[in-house]
Amino acid sequence: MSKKVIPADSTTEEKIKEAGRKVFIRKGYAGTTTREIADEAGLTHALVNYYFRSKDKLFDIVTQEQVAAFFGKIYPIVNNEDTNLDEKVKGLINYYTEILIEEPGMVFFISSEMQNRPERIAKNMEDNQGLAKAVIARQLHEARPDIHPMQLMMCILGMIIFPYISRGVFQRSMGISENDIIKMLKERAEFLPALIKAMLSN
Amino acid sequence: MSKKVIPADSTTEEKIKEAGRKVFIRKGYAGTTTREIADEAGLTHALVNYYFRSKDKLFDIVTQEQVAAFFGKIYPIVNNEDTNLDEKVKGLINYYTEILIEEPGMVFFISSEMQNRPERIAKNMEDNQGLAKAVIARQLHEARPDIHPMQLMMCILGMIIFPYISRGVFQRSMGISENDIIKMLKERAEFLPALIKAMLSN
DNA sequence: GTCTATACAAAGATAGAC
DNA sequence: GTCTATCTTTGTATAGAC
Repeated sequence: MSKKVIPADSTTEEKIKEAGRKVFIRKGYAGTTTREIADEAGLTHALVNYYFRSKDKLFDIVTQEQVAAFFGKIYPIVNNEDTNLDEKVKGLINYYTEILIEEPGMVFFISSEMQNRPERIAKNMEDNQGLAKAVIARQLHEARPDIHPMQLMMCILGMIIFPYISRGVFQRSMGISENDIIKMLKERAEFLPALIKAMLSN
Repeated sequence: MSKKVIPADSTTEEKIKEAGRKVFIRKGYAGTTTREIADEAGLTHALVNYYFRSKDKLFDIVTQEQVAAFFGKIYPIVNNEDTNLDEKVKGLINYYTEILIEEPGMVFFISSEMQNRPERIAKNMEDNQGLAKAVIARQLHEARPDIHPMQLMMCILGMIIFPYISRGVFQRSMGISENDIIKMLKERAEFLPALIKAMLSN
């Protein structure tokens, strides 16, 4: 997942969407003005409304695309019949470690969306068969029949994703640099599988 | 931590702050207008600025209070010399289970603040001796000397807090009711200590 | 000090010219 | 499809009554 660059020959609509993504990630919804988005794209602010109806709609689309990118690749992982639980956990960890270090702004969109419009994420999941009926759910049930598989999923995802939500706090309260916290997050990907395995062993 | 009710004889300033808290929780920062806050409080919108200088400042104060409430009670838990690790984990779980079920809107403020202004939360922690030097950090190090205590804290907090960030998604994707998800969250408080213990046992 | 009425500027949205 | 002018909403500031 590489950072998007706006091609010089892209359409106006694409320019605006990319400019919107940039500025929204940098300044958040409230801190962004449509005029600034237009400036970033080299156009007048009226065009933001012309193409996207409203600032809100544009934000919606940007968010929706971030969500789709965030979840898109996990379905093949959790639904793979040929991998065992440990391999799936490693797959999830590696994927999220990579994408969330490369696109730190993304986790903000995801956690906001999970709380503001959970139905949209739930729908995205259902369209991809979801987690409840995924192969990983069956494997989790086999490992720990005493605990609901979705409870275990919350544990696993919490351990993987929460550090990216709280990384700023930990970085500052430990008094370390941006690079050091990234190093910790990468180290984390190494030992997490073993910790999760220990947790799941009955 | 019971829901605040605005007493009829409270001051104008308190009325505005409570109205602001209500509307901000319901509609978020961008979705809230100062005029609506004033309506909710039964006053004219100019008073929001008179008492709080700006919408931003009011939001700041509301958020800061939510953060203080969220973290305030954990310091005595994690710094208690007389409890062992397992008891501390149970203390954290019980506290967060209680407060986050009773005030579901709080987790939104916390996760936003962790990402938007992590330095404020870090400062709040430092003022209370923080996590890195807390008794719990020492005990985590004794349990798993091979892994940085803060890494383990991220695991524990992730398992406890992440479900409240993602509850809406899980509720919908499992097709269950509000009450059912709350039941799951309460059940969770029962078995989490054992799972965490298993994870920490070397 | 508290509050009302009002003014003003910034920003989202829209109509109409080109 | 693009841009300018304009309208409306909303955050902010202030003058003046009490």
